[in-house]
Amino acid sequence: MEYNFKEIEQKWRQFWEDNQTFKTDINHNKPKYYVLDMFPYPSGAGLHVGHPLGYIASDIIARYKRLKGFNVLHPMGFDSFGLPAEQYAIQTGQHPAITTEENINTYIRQLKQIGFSYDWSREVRTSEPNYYKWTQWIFMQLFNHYYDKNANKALKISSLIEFFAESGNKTVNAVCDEDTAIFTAEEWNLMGEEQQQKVLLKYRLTFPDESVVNWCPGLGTVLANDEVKDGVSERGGFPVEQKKMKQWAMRITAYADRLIDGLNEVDWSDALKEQQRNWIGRSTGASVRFSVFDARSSGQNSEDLPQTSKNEHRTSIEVFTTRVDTIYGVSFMVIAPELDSVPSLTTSEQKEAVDEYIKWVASRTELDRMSEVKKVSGVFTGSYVINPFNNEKIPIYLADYVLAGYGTGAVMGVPSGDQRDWNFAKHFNLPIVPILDAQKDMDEQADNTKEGKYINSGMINGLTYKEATKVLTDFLEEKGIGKGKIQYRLRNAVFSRQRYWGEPVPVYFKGDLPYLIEESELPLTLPVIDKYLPTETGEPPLGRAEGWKYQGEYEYELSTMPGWAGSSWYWYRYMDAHNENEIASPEAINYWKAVDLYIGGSEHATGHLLYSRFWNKFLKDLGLVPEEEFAKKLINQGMIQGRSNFVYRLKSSEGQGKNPIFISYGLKDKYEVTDLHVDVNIVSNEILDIEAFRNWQPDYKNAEFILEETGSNQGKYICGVEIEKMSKRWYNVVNPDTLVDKVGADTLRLYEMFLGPLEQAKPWNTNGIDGSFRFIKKTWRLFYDDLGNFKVKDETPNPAELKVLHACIKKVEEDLERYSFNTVVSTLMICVNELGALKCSKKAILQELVILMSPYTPHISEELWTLLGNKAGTISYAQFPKFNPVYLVEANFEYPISINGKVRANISFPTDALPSDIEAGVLANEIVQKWLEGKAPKKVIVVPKRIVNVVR
RNA sequence: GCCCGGAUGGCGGAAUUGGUAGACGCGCUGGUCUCAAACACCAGUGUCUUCAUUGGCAUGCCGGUUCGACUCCGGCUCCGGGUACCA
Repeated sequence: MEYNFKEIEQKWRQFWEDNQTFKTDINHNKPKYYVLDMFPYPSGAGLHVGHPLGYIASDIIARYKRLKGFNVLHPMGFDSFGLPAEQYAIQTGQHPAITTEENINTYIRQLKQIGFSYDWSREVRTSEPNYYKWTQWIFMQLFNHYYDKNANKALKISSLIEFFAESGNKTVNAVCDEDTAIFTAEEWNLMGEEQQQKVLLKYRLTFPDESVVNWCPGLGTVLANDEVKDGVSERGGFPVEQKKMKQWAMRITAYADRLIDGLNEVDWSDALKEQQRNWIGRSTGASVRFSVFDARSSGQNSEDLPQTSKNEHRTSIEVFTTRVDTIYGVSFMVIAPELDSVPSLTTSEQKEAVDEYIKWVASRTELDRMSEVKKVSGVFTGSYVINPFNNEKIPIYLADYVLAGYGTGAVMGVPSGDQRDWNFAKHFNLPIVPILDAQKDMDEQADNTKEGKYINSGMINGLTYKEATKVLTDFLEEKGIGKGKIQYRLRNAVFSRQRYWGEPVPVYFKGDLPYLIEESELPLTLPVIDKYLPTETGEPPLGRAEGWKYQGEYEYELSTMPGWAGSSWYWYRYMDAHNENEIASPEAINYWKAVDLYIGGSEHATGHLLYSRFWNKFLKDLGLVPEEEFAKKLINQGMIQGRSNFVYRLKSSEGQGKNPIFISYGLKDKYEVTDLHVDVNIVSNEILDIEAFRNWQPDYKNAEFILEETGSNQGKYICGVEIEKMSKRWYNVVNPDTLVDKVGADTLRLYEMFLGPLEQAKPWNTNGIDGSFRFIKKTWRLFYDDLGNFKVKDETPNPAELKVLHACIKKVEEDLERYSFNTVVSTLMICVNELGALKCSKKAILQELVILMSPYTPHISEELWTLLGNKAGTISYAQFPKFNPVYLVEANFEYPISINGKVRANISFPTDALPSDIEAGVLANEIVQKWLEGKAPKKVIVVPKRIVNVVR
């Protein structure tokens, strides 16, 4: 009987389906374990061979943990809102829901084929109203909460309202907009409803915010920072520009400290944690307020005054600096051209130049700006500020190297201590004042070191960096013109997208003010629209929905939520996927708690993984979830890159009607050739299947080939290789369906794990898959002889066989516990090879081998399990074999050798060479004496028997 | 520029705590089976030297610590990822 994977895999897929084998329920008698994959966006291309890599690993852990007696939650779902389905809708008019549904069906079929042990009854789809109802509900909670710094958590906005009514906001220590004014209880109570609501928006954790955002005209929507790569949109690669717009924002900055601190308690890779820390970018420094030089009071010509300054000119500019110690070196101030205060700081003489500069800055895209980083540009505003430490008059410039979005959008320029400031000063001929005695060559470049004593620095002359910083900060605080401050790079997250295919925001507007719809009216479902494009007046697509008004009267919010909304809490929905009254029942949440193992790509480091941590912390503040961090352990599987093959067409054979001639790789340099991609599926070990190639494309039907002339590949056509992204147009996409059809799902699973360490990025290469297939066939032969007779006997195993088995058990268990998936495959292969060599077909051995293999090769393992007479479909519950060390007799005993009281060496002997410890000690001594001859040690002591080093 | 990884045979990779470097697989070579091929099986396979034994050299480069270094330390080179006028 042949190993017939098609039949076997089909049979067990059906069995699992019929018996709902992987359905999981709460079970308080078992420890729980939650293994989660990052759910995919169901794209139209279906799964390629890279997708399942992480899923296979997580499935192995899920199956392993079940074998160890855990109650395992292992779900799968779909992040089904997103741009591609909507882009497709724009082109074809097909509703994105239909496209999405079709794609999901393909995904499910492919996933089931590979034999994942998901509990499909818990599947979630973020684009289903019964799911996004709860995404909207969480949004409403964010709107209804503010962040209290004293309690260090989110609290109800209603309690803030009560507090305002009683004591105003002066003593409130909460995260709010920088420009929030102080008011008393009396003033609060005198405010109208509208005024009060406006104030509250400054505190709410989600709020409409007028800010500089990444606007992508190509996609017609704003994007978050993590959705922009190198100045273009991550999806589609369209240019992105900076634009000031009113958008929903999430006050993620309120959680900045907790997001940094929480990283210490999770088992994630250092690289990823570091990436998040950098993204949050906590920097310690000080804020300093510079008062604007008032020309009137100093008796200057009033024509010089800023034009709009009559009533509302700014009296001071605040900057943030990490180097307050350099304050005496300030020779100019730079502010971002986008700031509101620019006009009020511009004098009439400079107005023309300033306007021109602002226009120029606005005309540049992110990409332009980034590529011209080195170029100095800027313009003088005509105004000055006063350095509070030495009362010097300092000119204010505009320059686009200062970002409106970071700090206050204003920077003090210290050319001696900062290279960019130095460049700027050189360009505009501003003074460069050395402030440390160690600074000499100010003509060449800035010196940002903190070594030496201060000079030219008033009150800090002669002090060191540490002393100076303290003196200055104290002075600032005493005078009330500044203070020590912690600044974050992290911005509040933009939460609107001007697109159709996303969660509607459950908000309507009365005039300018947003109000939440009633909770009982959730979900607010997507309305039907005629076209998936912005309206003629430039409103988002939802503006097309006819009669879509709250209570028939008020405008709904027309933008939708961003892609990360639905994915920021989905792991809770799996716990209780069909709950209609809550995100999930408290019972379920308190049982499953948090994700024990999360597997997915590192590309989500500063997006999904950060937002999810943020929402999780918020949900914890609400008392809805028990854990501060949602994923205890995270593994980033490496990306699978494409591996393209090339053929080389002779240039003279190109053109209409000519017979194409192809030159083999080894000879191509002798001819003029064109490199052409060839379908990797008709190339094996770089050898082209010529027949298949001729049939591949009609043009090649009569192709001729110049083959290798020498070496082991003589007479073959060899293709070239390059590593590229997996993409249809390079013909390098390897589809799991094809492989499952050729060698079966078990082989595919085994092979993907065998490729190398999970975390490592690697090109896909089907070359070695035969080895995995062979391993499975060898396993099969332990059960059947050449004639197809079942040969397993119920006999007592001998020590040699037990030794092979137990060595395998030990290694498999150790490696799985440290997530070393590839070495497990090697171990299993060794075990099968050795059992084959021993001609071992004993039931006691084989049934344990089958269990060891089952996480990797579920289908054939289930089949063999039944063949061994065990009940069908039951390799599940606490059956992982026990490691029995008795049979690991062949060990090395190690002898540490001391010379002059210090352990200098270890010598080890296999036990079978050692009749006794004493003899071993003597032997070791003799060897050491010989070995050390000439080195003349005073005394050599051998301490017998220490450690047992297990060898196979 | 800054931060984080990595570099081991022809190839993918192993070596878990400083202790036999190259497990396992691919490929290749030879053999068995076959009329022949494919499949399968068996053996060999870092490199130099040698008929062979043996021996020398080998984990990107230079140096250090150690009885002993792929592993630890210092200094480079190259590759990959992240991030960027972040004040």
